[in-house]
Amino acid sequence: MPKGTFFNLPDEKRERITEAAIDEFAEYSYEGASITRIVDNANIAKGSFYQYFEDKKDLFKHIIDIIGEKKLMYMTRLLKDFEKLDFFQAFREMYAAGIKFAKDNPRLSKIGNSLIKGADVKLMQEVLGEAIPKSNEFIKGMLLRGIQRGEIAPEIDADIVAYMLTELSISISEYFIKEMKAEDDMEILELADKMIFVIENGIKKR
Amino acid sequence: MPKGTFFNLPDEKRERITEAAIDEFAEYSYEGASITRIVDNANIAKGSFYQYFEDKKDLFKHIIDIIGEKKLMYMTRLLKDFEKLDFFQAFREMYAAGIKFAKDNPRLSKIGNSLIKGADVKLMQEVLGEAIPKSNEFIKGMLLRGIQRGEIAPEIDADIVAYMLTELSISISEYFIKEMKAEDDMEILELADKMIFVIENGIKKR
DNA sequence: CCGTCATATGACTTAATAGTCATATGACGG
DNA sequence: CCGTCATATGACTATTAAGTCATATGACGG
Repeated sequence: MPKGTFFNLPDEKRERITEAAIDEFAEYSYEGASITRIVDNANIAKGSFYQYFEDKKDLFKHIIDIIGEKKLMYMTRLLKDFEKLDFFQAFREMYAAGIKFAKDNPRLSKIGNSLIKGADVKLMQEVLGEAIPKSNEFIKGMLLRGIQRGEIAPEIDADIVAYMLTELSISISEYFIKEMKAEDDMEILELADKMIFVIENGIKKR
Repeated sequence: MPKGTFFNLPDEKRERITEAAIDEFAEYSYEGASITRIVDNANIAKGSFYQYFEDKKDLFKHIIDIIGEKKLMYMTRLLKDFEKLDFFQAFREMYAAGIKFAKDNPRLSKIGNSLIKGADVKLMQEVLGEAIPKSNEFIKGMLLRGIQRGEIAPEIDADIVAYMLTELSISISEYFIKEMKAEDDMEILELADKMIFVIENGIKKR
């Protein structure tokens, strides 16, 4: 967690620092990010940085927290009437929300993805804590509920499929960031639908 | 490409260097890898390294070449009677070969995956060249052939599905490296079959 | 036995990094 | 107007990195 001084800062300055950090981590990932470049771009002194943060990891965790909060905002609306939807509707909504997040926040999305996909498993666990296992469990729960409701073929392996769905949700936002030039939502939602079409046929009960 | 001197080296020394480099890149990825550690572990002088290689990237490309050659060996046997197999058989064989490669060569697999998943797209293109697009085209070709043969539902989007299959093949070898303790082939092939089950239902013609 | 030439060496240079610290500033209460 | 205290600063340290280079070695042909 950042030190108290960081939160005492005038909003403008705090945001300048946050922006510079997001730029840096999005471009260079955690390892490659340079504190010196961040303070230069934020126009603060090196020493000031260490008045606000313990160290590089402290800053990074803070940025990851911001990402988590923002992503949650995209999901909460959806979580309210989650019970009403069948699995495939809910799943489509989840993907759509994830895609919208990636579209609106490409830098944040990039930081998150490169953390998850990165080689440094230790860093990931330290920074994300239980978020990944939890989200996997959540999807698995969705699948099991779908099976109980008779929407999903009971012979699937819920663990494997949950893993596949997580991986594909990451790759879809990556695909978006890499390929799409952010012109319109339509194209990317079509893309998601095409993926979901395959998944749906793959796991639905007949 | 390494300099001539590298290939003039006695086999034992050349292998010592190669091994040290593989260890290093597997543990730290390209960015984090240290030439100093490599030369220390290989027991050669820093200066000698630069008699053999232009620079760090030159070494890395060489290691990637080795990976490519080795992976090709796992695939060639299979490529011979590729025409005889239907799509799902061929696909299963491909996954199985990929898994076997990852099992036999976890360090090489790790290097390859972290390159592909890494943030540095420029590096990837420079080092892998056309390998990724080509492999994507190859899978797409398989899919289109499957459609012509009436094995695969014609309404799928071959581009998207090819992309999904590539992503999943990477995540399966990652899953293997992370989760499995390399005890037996069986478990991981079962895992692959469970994935393929979903994909097969997802895209086969009814 | 000598001279040559490919190879081997590690101290060195340059540049970048994260993090520190003595000092300066400036706002605000008394 | 002064003293205090949180904050601001950038030169500095210490470490590590990639890459260089003058010099040493040693094998081999004449």
